[in-house]
Amino acid sequence: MLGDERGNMISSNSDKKKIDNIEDYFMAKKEISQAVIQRLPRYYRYLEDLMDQGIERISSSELSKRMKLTASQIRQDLNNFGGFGQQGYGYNIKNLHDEIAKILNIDNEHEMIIVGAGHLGQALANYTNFRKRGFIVKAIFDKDPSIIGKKVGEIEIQPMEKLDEIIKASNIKMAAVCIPKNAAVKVVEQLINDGIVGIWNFAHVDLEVPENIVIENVHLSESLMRLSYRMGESLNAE
Amino acid sequence: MLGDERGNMISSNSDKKKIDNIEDYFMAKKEISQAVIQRLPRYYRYLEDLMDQGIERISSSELSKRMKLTASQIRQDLNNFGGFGQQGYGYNIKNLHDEIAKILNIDNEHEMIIVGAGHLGQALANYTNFRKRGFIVKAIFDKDPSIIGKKVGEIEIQPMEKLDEIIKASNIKMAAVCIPKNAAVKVVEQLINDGIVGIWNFAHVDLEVPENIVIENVHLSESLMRLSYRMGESLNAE
DNA sequence: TAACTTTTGACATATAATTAACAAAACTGT
DNA sequence: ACAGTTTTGTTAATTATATGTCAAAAGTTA
Repeated sequence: MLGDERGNMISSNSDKKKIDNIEDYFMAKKEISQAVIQRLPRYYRYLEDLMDQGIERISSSELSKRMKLTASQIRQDLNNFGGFGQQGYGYNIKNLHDEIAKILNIDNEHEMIIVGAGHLGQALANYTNFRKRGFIVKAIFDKDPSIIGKKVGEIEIQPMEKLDEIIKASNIKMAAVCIPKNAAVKVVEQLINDGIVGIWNFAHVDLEVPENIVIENVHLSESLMRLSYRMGESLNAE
Repeated sequence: MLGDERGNMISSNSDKKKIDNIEDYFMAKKEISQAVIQRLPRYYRYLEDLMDQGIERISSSELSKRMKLTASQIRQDLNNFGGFGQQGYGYNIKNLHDEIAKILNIDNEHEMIIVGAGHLGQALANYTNFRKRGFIVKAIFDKDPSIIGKKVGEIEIQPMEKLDEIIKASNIKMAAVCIPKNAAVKVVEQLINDGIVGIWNFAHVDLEVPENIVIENVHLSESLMRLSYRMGESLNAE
């Protein structure tokens, strides 16, 4: 029968692919394509929704209908990281959810800072969903003296002068950058010197960083232009 | 000699590819790949920067170095839409910039509304860069009575009850949705009924819409998870 | 103006991503 | 326990995307 043992059964049913710890993924050096990484968080979101609905298991084919993907793609994507499913049964949702959390590195907490306490910086600081995923905003910085000391949620806006000190005194590895592009270039250099490894960049610029630094860009105005393009396309297609 | 005539020369030097108006792109039915659409706004941004620097012309090879793409890819991407370059010369930056603006459908103004006046909605309403691209926020809505009537920049927060009325009385075709996912599903239905064609969706849900409706998703928490994934990958790769 | 250089646009090739197919494993119902 | 069903993980085929190549066009220089 199926039950609590499910997780164990899955992890032991495929010797070649057995994964004892997360580092094995990377040891194997099997390059994961950008397209797969792009989809991973979406799987996570769907699995979370399924859990909330109290559903216990799902087949790749059923999931493919909901996500508007092919079942084949789902199976291939997941098999990049291990054999999480079981023939004749499908995937245990809770188990797969937890596995993807490990893969995404969100099975533990991440402290982060926000540089720029404009509207966007404040919006991020207040985003309760992030906390739910384990991302904890430890500090928010701005250069504008008129807002320094004000509170955003539970944290106080700090002057830029305190940036180095606060990062170095902590174990913070992640920073969201919400300042204009010219300022961003210099601040990012500073962040990297202070030990920041991952940068969530909202500035309209492609940052040049060393190889070991990770940048995730959110170019909102580019997103808006894509919407505009598709609207034009759609209107002209009639 | 090169000069003001450049634009004319370019548009007349390739009969087969000559494009008299924007609808020809779509008439031709030549399917543009998602990958190209993804890159288009980035080209636009780089061209804008080049213009600001006072540079007049650029070759695909020089642009490829700056953008970290191959020259071949740039030429192929652009040739989806027309022959904007000239042998031995390259691309005229101002001309190409304007052409891409037409392609992206940002050569004219777009009125838009924002649904949800939380931190994110307000951040978008205050984003001066959008106005620069021709996107004009005409109204912002919220259901919270305590903030209705307050001003965000120059516009007043309206109650949700006014949504239908305001959209229908205008020519607004675009809406940014910045409300929780459950509310979003219903509101989007309403927006579509009111005549909205393009939806910039910030809610953590994949919206089901008719074929002629365009959705551009900005799933911030997915973006953050991708950052987290890559940081884990980077740390484990040493 | 003629020789030489640059650079595009088009096409051909190579690489990557997606989809299809199917044997083997595990489940289900009797 | 057995027959039939489901569904995975894997490999093969297909499709899509990116890169390399080159003739022809236009620029540049002497």
